[in-house]
Parts: sequence; C-alpha cells; structure tokens
Amino acid sequence: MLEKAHDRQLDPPQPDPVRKDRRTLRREATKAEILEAAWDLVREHGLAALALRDLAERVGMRAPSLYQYFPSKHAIYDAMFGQGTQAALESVAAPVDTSDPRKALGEIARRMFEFSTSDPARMQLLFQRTIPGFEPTPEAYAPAIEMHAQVAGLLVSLGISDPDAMDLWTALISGLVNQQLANDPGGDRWGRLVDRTVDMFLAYVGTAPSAAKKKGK
Amino acid sequence: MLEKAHDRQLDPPQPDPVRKDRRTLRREATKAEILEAAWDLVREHGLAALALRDLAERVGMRAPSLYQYFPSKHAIYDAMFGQGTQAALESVAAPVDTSDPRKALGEIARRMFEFSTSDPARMQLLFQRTIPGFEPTPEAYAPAIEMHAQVAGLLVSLGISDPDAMDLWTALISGLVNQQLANDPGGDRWGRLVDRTVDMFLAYVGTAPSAAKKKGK
DNA sequence: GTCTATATCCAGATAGAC
DNA sequence: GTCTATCTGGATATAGAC
Repeated sequence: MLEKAHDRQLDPPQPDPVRKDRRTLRREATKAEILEAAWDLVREHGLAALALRDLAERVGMRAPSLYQYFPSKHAIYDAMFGQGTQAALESVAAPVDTSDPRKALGEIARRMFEFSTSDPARMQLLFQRTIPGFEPTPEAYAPAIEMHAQVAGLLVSLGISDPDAMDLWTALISGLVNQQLANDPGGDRWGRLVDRTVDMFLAYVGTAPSAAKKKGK
Repeated sequence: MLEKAHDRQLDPPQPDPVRKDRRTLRREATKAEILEAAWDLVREHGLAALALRDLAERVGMRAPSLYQYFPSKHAIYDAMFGQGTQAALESVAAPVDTSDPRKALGEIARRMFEFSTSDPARMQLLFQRTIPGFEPTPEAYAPAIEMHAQVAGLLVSLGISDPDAMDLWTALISGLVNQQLANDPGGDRWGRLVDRTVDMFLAYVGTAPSAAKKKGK
C-alpha cells in the first residue's frame, strides 16, 4: 500500500458525522435523485425491466456516469431495498390513535396492506425474491427486522407471545396482499377482508390458551 | 392462399382425434421432452433465467430448432403454465379418503400447500406474474378455473357459500405458501401451521351466520 | 427437420479522453 | 465528474443450406 498515512493523521477528524461538506451533500442529493427515478421506472415497467440506460436518461446522464454513484446495478437495488424497508418500518411505527391493542392491531394490518398493495414493484422487491442473484445487505434489511419486532411487541401486549402466532399473522397479511395484487390489482376485493381477517386471527389466538395448541384429528 | 383445397377434401377425415400418426406422436414426444428440460432448468436457475440456448442444449438441439416446436419463448412458458394448472387441478381433484367435509378441506389445504411449496419455480409461474409481457392463454388457464370451482363446491358442502369466504380461503393458503418460500425455503415453519389455519378458518366462517358479516368497530 | 450463420437488439460494465 | 467509445456477453428470432 502506498497510502500516505501521515496525510490522514494531519487531516482534522470529522467533528460531526452529520455535518457534511457541500460536495458530499451534492453527491447524496444526486444519489437520491437517481433512486427516485429508479422507483418511477420500476413502477412503470416492472422491477425486472429496470435498465441503467433508461435510468441515466431520466436523470440527464449517460449510463456510465451512474457508476460514480453506485458500483453496480445490484447496489441500486440494494439502496432501493433499504428505502423500502425503512418506509415499511415508518408505516408500522407511526403513532396509533387508540389505546385498544385490538384496534391498534387492525390499524397496523390496514397500514401494511395499504403499504404493500399501493406499490406492487416495491412489494415485489421487498417480499418476493425475483431478481436473479440479488441479496439485500444486512444494512438494507435491518429496518425489516425492527418492524418485525415492533409487531411482535404489539402481539405481546395482547397476551400473544407464541412465535407461531406471529408467523400466522405475517402469513395472513401476506396472503391478502398477494391475492389482491395477483387477482384484482387496483381493486378492493381482498382489501375489504382485512378487518375480518384480524377478527378471525384474534378470535383464534386470543381465546385459545395457546396458538400452539395441537388440534386432535 | 394457394392451398389446394381439393387435397384436403380427398384426404380421409380423422376417424378419431386421439389416433395420431407416427409423425405427430414423435413431434409431441419431442415437445414433451423440451418442456421437461425446461422445468429442470427453471428449477435449477430460476424462472426468469430460462434461456433458449441452454434449453436446446439440454435436448441435444441448437436454439433455432426449438422454433419447430414452439413459436416463441412465451409459448413455452404458456405450455408450462398449462401443465402447471393441470397438475394443480389433479392434485385437488384426487379422491379424498374421508367423508367428513372438514377433514376433506384440511386435506385439500395440505395438498395445495405441498403442491406449491414443492416447486417454487412452478409456483412463481402460476401464482405470481414476474415474467414481463407473459399472459397465459385461456386454454392454459382453464384448469385453474376448474380447480377453483371444485374448492368452492367443497366449501358449499360445508354450508359456506359466501364468495368472500372463498377469497379468504385462497388468501390463507397463498399466505402460508408465500411465507414458507420467502422466509424458510425447504423448511416447515409455515407448513406446520396449515392444519391450525384450517381450524381457524372453519371456526370463523363456520360458526358465524355469514362470513360477510360486518363487524362493528 | 435440423443445422450453420447471422440479424438485430439489448444488457452491464470498463477505459480513457476531456 | 461526465463524456464517448468500446468490451463482453447475452438474448430472441430469422434465412437459407443440407
């Protein structure tokens, strides 16, 4: 390595990680602009149809210039993945206007359904794995883990601590979303069922001593 | 058109649509062989990664020769789609070893779950729409409609005729399958929940006067 | 009926001028 | 920092020889 270590030591340390110079700010603004254009494109033409040429054109560049901001196409997908999980977390974590945990759970269900169905391309990126070779980085995935924990906490406040119940819950929401997008995109055929599905879930895991009970055949 | 119509009239009519000459049989055998190789490839590399070069190589051809059997890549997907819906229908329609409709419904649920999770590529082809521009033909889709009708009939035999209940049912199975494949491929984390999910469903739509009841908030 | 050869088009990514 | 030009490799599909 020919790196001049003494130069680094002479440089003043970053006084505040939030404080950034104009060049960094400009760069991050451009990155955000690129990602915004990428979202537009995948919403228009589908997630898999994202092409760097088109993306560059949208932001007034040529394709090679994108590599100054993202090292690869997968890196762009990863940044989008991170934005998606962050948005999902914020959607779930926003204050709920009720003190009734049951109503709160219904509100969370509606939010997740709305979040997922309102942007099929985002839903496909986050919850299905259809891009060959793409795996999100742990950093991009982290908000999804936090969101999962928050919902689990809400279930606990309802007296439901069984991990199976949490798995059942995610399956219910996922199923409604999938059917809505696959069979009635833009409609409300499964959206109308969200509240009743929550009732069904609570009736089953709430009244039973444990959701993990084994039913005799 | 320069077609010689009198030749057709002189030809003896097909005495039996099932009876085929050797040439037709050979051709259909080759088509079946191509589709079998296509299934192998999508299971190995993913649905979207199917390449005609690879497919031709698997059956000992060059890529252009495939066009003697299928007019396009989408036609191959369509034939696979038809095979998939046919297999799904057969899975559901096979005799059930019980006279108890409730147990029969559980058996159907397990079959559908097993059918879907045992072949993720097939599940992706049939129940998600990730191939840009591909729409199945009505012929390929027909068995799926028949399967839907059979399940609806089973629900009716349980006294459940509400269309909403059928939609809820499909969402439940779809959700369990999706979570299993997305978060625990090859495992049993959601498969274990199938029977309990059926119980939950029956407890909700079976005991209630109507699944379409509107719950007060 | 299968082949070689090719047309046409597209992709992601890199090198190096300016 | 952005560009032009290019590399490398892929795709689907077609033309025409054999």
